[in-house]
Amino acid sequence: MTVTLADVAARAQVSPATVSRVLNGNYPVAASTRERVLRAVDELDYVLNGPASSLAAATSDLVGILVNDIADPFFGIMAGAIQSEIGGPGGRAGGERLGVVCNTGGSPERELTYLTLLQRQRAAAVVLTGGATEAAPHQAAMSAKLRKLADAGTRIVLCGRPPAPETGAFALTFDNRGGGRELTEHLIGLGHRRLGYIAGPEERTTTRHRLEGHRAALSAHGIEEDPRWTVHGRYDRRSGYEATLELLRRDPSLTAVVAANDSVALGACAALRDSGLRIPDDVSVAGFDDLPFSIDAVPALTTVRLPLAEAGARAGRIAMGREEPPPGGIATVRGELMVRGSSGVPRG
Amino acid sequence: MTVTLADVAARAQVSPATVSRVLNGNYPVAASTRERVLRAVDELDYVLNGPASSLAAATSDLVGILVNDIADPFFGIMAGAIQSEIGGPGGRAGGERLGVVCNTGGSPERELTYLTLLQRQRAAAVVLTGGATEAAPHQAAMSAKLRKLADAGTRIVLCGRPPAPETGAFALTFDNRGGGRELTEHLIGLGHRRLGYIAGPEERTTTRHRLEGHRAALSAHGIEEDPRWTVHGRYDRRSGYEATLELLRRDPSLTAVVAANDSVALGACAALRDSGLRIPDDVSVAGFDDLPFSIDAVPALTTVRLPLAEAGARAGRIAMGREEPPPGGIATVRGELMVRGSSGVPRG
DNA sequence: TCCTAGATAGAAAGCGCTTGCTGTAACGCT
DNA sequence: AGCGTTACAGCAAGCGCTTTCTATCTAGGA
Repeated sequence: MTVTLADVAARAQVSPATVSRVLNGNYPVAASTRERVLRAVDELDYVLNGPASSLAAATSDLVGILVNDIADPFFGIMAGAIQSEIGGPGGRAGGERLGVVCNTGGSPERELTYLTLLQRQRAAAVVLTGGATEAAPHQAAMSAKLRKLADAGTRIVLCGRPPAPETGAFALTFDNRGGGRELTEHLIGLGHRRLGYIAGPEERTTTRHRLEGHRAALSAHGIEEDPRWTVHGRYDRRSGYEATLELLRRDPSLTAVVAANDSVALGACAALRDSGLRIPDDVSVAGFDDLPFSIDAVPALTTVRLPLAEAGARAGRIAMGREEPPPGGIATVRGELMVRGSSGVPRG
Repeated sequence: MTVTLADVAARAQVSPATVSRVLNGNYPVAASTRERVLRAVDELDYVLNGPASSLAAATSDLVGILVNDIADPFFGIMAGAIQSEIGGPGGRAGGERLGVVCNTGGSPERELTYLTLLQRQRAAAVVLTGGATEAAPHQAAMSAKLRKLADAGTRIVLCGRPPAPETGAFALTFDNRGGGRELTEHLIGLGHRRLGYIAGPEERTTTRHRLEGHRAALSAHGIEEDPRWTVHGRYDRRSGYEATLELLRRDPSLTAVVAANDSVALGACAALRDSGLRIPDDVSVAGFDDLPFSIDAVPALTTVRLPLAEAGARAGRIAMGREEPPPGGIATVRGELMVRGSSGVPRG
């Protein structure tokens, strides 16, 4: 039924070994023979059996990309950039690799399970994007799993995620702390003294780092933070909306709201508007990431731009071994403060 | 070095066959034996060799999801919904399948290459999302490829894409034409008579169908379309911005701009604002898809809501054989007109 | 002209798993 | 007590490819 290597060999009047060598191009084959084989491949419409090939060669051409939320452009942009470097179809890369993105939905268990599945497939490389979960048991499990993958020859790259010591993983880490600090300092510089903060889910590195940056800025300027000023939520618009209403309820005198990311900031803007407050006249708003839609908010969002595409591309290249890993295996990627219309001097 | 089935068998004092059966759970194994095997698996930290398993069983647990642009939430939302039904980790599904999304970037060649790669891997199913390219050669190539995949036992589902006759593919098609028509009729009903249209890339089914719906509405109301009123572009914000400026240049008397999708509409809004025009007082704007950010535009975007998540979930279930395919293999998914602030009665 | 090295091609041994078929023991029935 | 079942477990034959080792042939070199 299905065409096999042997069929091609028969048709080309050569041995299966020769066909394999032509297809893999890692062994000298006479030009005339090669051509004959290629013609047979074409005529029979032969498609290599991936599993058989992977089994025999003990390697596969699968590269996994793990993301927390595929519906979020934050991850979509990174994943797209990574995948384009993985090569896959049309990529710049040589070997045709299958770059596949796996959606963990932010669940630690799914993250682990996907890793196992990729381990099963003997993936050539794995890129993990975005923040990690900080719960100790999960971190330990992840470390063990990553180490095992690395031992099996899978190259591991972390993109926008803190380093995982002793796992053999390369890391391109976003400077979330620095970005958060810069953002809040900008607001403080404008004169704000009462700033609400809508954080992401707890136990996430991204959440913690951005919040730490925010607090560092506050304390550096002698502003004592009121515990009521921080609310945790998910990384989505809805959460931003609700959290903002909560902040307003807790302390109506806030003059600025800093959001965990741009989607949350959008929700915050909506909540403020629905509460009859003007942006930035009554309350300034700031986001994080600078996703494409952020500039279309009205007023445009003040935020921290993260070079998602660049970082993703670099991570992809490192995963493919086409770029030197950073010295020490770790590199920090900085964000850039984008001051736009949503932040202004506080009223009064 | 690596642990194999045989190692587990030895440790559990059973034959490899038994271990395999315990792991696959498709053959009676005594409870005590099963437990012993499972313990051995655990102690040795055994991970199944995917390729070997796929080769022997002549099937794999890979399910491919093809998207045109992974950075676009339109696809991200569908992909996420599909993947969650594919099961994979944490999904409701039983068998652990690896749902992987492949980013074609809208390139026909990449689409084909990904399909070949998935064919190589003997994918269990493939879901293709979003509009298709209409160039005849490519369509023929796609048909042939899909048919071949289907023949090899891969289940094919099209989600948000027109049916592919005689390929054995199931289709969940979006009623882009109907949605486009309804949207434009809404604007006409408000009194608009001069409507600009920003279409997507040419040779795309989605582009053509939405545009046809728009034109059907116009002619149904006796409005003769001026060729200057249509501009083609990409499905992104930037394109919407530029196209809007172009439309304004061609005919400043337009009172409404209909965009190919919400991102384009956002760009259109920005262009209008930058041109000193108010929305909807001077010009009404309408989008398509109703992505999450659309409600946050100011004013909120009038658009056609497509049930992306629902359609994706259903496509995923069909791909997994957990839901009956629609009768005739084809189902049409309708959109819902969402009237919001960006559309109003024309000035004067 | 004979010998050796270089260049290709083939034979065959797996890679690690699945599964049809073959035992074998325990069970229920008459 | 004897026999047909039923319930498990094992054997062994591949699945389709890669790769090491060996064989063959041709081109130089002495």
